Amino acid sequence: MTPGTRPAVAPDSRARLRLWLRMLKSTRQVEAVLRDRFRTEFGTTLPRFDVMAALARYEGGLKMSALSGVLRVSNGNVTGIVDRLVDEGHVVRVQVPGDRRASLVRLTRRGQQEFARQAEAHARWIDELLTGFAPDEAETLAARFDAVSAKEEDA
Amino acid sequence: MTPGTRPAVAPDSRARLRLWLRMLKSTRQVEAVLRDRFRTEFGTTLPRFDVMAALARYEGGLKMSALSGVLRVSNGNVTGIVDRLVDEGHVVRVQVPGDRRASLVRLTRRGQQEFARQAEAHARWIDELLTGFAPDEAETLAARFDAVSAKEEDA
DNA sequence: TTTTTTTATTTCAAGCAAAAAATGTTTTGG
DNA sequence: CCAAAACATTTTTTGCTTGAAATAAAAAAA
Repeated sequence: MTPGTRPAVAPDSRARLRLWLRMLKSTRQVEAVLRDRFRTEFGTTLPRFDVMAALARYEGGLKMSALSGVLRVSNGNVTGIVDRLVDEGHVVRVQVPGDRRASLVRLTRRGQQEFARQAEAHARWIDELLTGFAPDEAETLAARFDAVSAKEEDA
Repeated sequence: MTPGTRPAVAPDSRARLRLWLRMLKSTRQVEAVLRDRFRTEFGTTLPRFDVMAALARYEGGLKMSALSGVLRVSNGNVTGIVDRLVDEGHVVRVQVPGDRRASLVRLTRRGQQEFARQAEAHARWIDELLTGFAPDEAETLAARFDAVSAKEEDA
């Protein structure tokens, strides 16, 4: 693609590659701490928390396909996670009247209460782990990340 | 924990939480693209690439424990990944002379060549996915992320 | 109505991930 | 020397993840 004397990868790319490696490292570190705390403090996992968070935002419940759409994970993946949440009594599958294929997934009362506790802890943990960023810097940075997200929004 | 009229989570934490959600989203999006391209273009995976990248940096090879230390993944985890790389002929396990427990993992010649191709593509992909960040902005940002990493360095 | 297509979901296979237990091996302290 | 501790690695278990195939029901086309 880039022929001749110029190297295949432009020198500029080094900076972006460095940025990528750092943000990947940071993200993984934070995720590791979260995973550990969710496990020890609540006996749950990040994916289960994510599902409950999505359901908390949609009180009427979500269909499985909508759920995997919101979370941007594969269809078949959500099945297993929801199964476990059902076993735990945090979530129920409700048959959709007119459609025997679909079912709505909804938080139970217990699920709502449990999620509230977890969400509060989660916010505290993030605040602690990202103290390196001042609030206004965090705000600015958050906005800049849309530069990445927007690019792949359609994919 | 925080009683009375004040909310349990300080208002400042909202900015950090927002930042976390954005960077997590961005990171996952980029990872998803990388996963897909590694799969279709090279028939490999991100974890395998990570292992090969680590081995490329240490020409003398790495012991399993050193490898999992560098990559910061669990011990038992690396076993399976290296097994597959061995099957593919990209990596070999060399017995350490004085120690029948340990073995050095090293890239084969084929592994080195294959990694070079993959690394070049990887750098190009990152450069493409992060075009939203100007090179100097990327550099500044990368430095700021040490604020997170440094905090957990010891953990 | 019958066929075809689309939609909703689950199942399956392969692989990644952590934690914990198990298996050897080497080193160390009596 | 021998038991205990430390070390290197693998195995096991549980769960997440994707992509692809399989079911099944609903909607559209013929």
